Amino acid sequence: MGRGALSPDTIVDLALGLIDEGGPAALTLSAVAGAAGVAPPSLYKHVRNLAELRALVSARVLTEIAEQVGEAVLGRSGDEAVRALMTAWRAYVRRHPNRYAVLIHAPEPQSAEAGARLLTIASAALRAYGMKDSAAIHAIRCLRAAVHGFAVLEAEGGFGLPEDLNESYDLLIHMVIAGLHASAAPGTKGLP
Amino acid sequence: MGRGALSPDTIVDLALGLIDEGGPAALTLSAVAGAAGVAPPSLYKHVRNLAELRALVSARVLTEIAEQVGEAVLGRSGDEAVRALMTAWRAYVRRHPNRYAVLIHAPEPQSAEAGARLLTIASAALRAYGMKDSAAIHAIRCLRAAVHGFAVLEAEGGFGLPEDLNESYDLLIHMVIAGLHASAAPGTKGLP
DNA sequence: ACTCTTGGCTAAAGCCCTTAGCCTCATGGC
DNA sequence: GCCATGAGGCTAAGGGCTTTAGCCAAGAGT
Repeated sequence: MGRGALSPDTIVDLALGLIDEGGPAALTLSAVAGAAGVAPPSLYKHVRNLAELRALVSARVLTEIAEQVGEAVLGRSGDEAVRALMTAWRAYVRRHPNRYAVLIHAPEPQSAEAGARLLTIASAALRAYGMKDSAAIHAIRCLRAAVHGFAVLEAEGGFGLPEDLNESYDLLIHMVIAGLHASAAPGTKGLP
Repeated sequence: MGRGALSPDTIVDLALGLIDEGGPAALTLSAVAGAAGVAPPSLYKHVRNLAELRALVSARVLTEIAEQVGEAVLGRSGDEAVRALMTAWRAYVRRHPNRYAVLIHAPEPQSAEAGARLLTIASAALRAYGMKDSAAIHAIRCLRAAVHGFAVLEAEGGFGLPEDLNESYDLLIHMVIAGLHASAAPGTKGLP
């Protein structure tokens, strides 16, 4: 890699590669430096420290999720939107299980934008249920909790039994949708 | 601490103390040794290595959760049991937020027993919905995903907005219960 | 052509885990 | 009562990681 070819962005690229094969523990500055063909201290010219690199990686992952989920939800509404959102989210996690384990949830500036974007997407998906303001926020939190919980458990191999996970997730999607209907503003349906 | 006062159990106790104040990153063999008044290598007489200590801690936390959840569910059934289960689970996580972050989900022998116990408890709680075999397993997975997702996000401070978290969790409980009814065997109610 | 910033380097300190090998006490059999 | 034995401590040491300090070269701009 020629001089000056290194940037925070390319460093995050390399970091994601290491995480994909080797899990979260494989993300070390030494390893990233090795992959970049550079001595470890050189990385400090581009990144403050390991914690910041983790935050940057986290932000990148969240951004990718937001992209894919946003694309999936585009043009749908109501139940269909919820299904698309949940399906796309899980699809990302299945494609990159290790990445999901490095996500940091504590509010950091780096990920704020991606988080806000996801919030917007989810809000749009739930609009058809006619919830307003805080009702929508509570509903989005529940949606997020369900998706996140399933994703974490699946990514970390927490489901031991042989039962088909797709069926379980289908059920979860149905449960969420049923729950949204049950708590939606009266007189609204999932598909207006 | 007198000679021979150290055992895997007391080491896990000390480890939990460190985690409670200081987060998951505070769990190091050096720190545990310091808390035990012992040189770090001495710990290896009781514990194979850091990975095993983590597994032991994880098993202990899971066992405590199983105890508290089991106690809460005792004597209830149907919707009430589900509500009690979810409430007790979250209560534990709120009491010890840092502990929840050290949980390992990959199947390890240490935690298998506690996991099986929790599965039994959940199965009993869902019995009133009249699901059998794999239907029950899928339902339990959804319940677990919802609880776990909310717990993780709350413990890690993932919910940024000021809206009341108790309300959100109430909604989640209602959503789960609604979903269980929607997917329950026909002709059954939450409270038989 | 000269300068100055940028981005690399080596050296080194400090923390952590882990292994190896020793020593000391308490216990149990004789 | 005595000694062997093993459990449970210890120090020493190695290797990996992060991070700081300080140096040096390459290249862009004037």
